[in-house]
Amino acid sequence: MTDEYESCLVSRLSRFVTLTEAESAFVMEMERDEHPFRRGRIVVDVGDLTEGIMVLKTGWAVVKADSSDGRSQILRVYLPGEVMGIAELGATHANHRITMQTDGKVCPFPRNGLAPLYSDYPRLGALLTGLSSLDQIALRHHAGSLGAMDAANRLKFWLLQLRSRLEVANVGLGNRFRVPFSQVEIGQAVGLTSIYVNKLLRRFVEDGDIEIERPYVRLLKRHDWEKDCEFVNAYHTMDTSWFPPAI
Amino acid sequence: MTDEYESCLVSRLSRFVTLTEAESAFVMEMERDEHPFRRGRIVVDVGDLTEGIMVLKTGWAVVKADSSDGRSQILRVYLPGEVMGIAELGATHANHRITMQTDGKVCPFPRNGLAPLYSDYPRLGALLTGLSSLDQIALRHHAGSLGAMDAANRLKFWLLQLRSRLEVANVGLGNRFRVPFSQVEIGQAVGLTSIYVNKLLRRFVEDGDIEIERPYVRLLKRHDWEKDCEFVNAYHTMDTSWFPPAI
DNA sequence: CGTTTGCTTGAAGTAGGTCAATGTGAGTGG
DNA sequence: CCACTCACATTGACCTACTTCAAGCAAACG
Repeated sequence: MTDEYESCLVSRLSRFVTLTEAESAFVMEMERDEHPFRRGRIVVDVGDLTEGIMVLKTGWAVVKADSSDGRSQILRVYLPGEVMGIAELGATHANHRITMQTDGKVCPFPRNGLAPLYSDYPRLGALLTGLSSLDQIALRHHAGSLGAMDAANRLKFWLLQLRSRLEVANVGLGNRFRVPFSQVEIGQAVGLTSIYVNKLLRRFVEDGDIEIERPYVRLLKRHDWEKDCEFVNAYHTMDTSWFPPAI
Repeated sequence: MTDEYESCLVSRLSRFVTLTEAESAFVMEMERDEHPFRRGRIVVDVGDLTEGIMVLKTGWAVVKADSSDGRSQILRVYLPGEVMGIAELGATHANHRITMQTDGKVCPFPRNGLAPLYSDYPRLGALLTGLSSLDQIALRHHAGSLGAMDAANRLKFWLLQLRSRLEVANVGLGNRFRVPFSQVEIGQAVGLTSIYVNKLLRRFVEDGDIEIERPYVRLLKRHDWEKDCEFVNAYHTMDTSWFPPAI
């Protein structure tokens, strides 16, 4: 993560387009100070009114759905640098809960900044739609893995996709990365019991597919895995050719 | 569907905000003629360059993912009146395939209309982001059902959610509606084999939960079902309070 | 140092898949 | 009009991938 920008959102958006002076200035002016959150803290709760979007400056967060029988599920993982809360914009109140998975810092871009953003900086508006669209594609892949793969491939796919997304922020990331999730939580993300997650992980280790030094994982047979689950890396680029010109 | 608008997209967007003269005129000018498609026709293929967004004027369409072993999966169902192709905007080429599930008509809003849309009619841009955000919420619910429910509830949930979404377009829709899918296809949507889908459906019929007169289904115990799968209707409203003013 | 939280492992049960066969209505060509 | 096909629904017998239950351990944490 470069430090040349003061603003998290500017930094995030600059991955996709080169912001103009005016655009940067606007975003920086609207964006509020970063705000530290502890592991486990609820960032957006079910029923909350959406307060705008947020950039996760550091740390990891997750979107959870909890059902009345106490089970909870992880629907989405946010990595450092990603924009949270876009999915919540359209809903009158949040359907899901966003929780910090690790300690981290969040930079809010308030709700009342959105109107001028669309009005005065149309390209930024298009960028938000683009981000939402990428989110959607990722979610489709996730749903696809849940619906069509067996347990082993689901787990492989989930790890591969985490790695790929981490690589976007962290260019040159190898095959070793941090997975700050317990086996219970991994199970909640891939739709398995923690017990079976454990058995699969141990099998992967035995087969020499991965190495585990908690909380780090190294994928030793990444390319085999990518074939196993027909993994396509859909997380690195955005088509910006339909954007309006910058202001 | 009212016929007071000539434009599909105007009609769709008017569900959420009252368009101004200028907005309507712009959309109507950009939108190309409706285009008939036969059942089974591919509307967007994997690898296609996104050509803009489309309104499904009549008929049903689906988003499919097919894996190399010949299996295919249904990730999303588009109902008459819905906007297709928003998820594809951010990708440089389509990851999934959009196919007509029935005969129908599609109104394309070309790619080159998007830039002026964002530049000159910022509220419409926000509306697109809003639509994308609603799509995302629906998809999260779907992924949630795949990851956390057993087969019976997954099937129930899928039917409930179809009904709710049909009701948005078709106010006052009762508990009986058309489901233009074979049991194989239902299986592809809910992540089950057609055989098990059949067994579940027959059991539902036996238990007096539903009536089937192909291709129509009537939900006789809708409210029980909604409790069973903690169904929340997240498909009817959009929060538009963060939108910029209209032009 | 006791308690909690998470990992590990085994044994037993079951939801849902696979395989296989039969039935049925809607075309379609003669 | 019948015969043939084809796509789809139905049903049963069997199988297995995953869950549930249960118990023991290790590390972190007050």
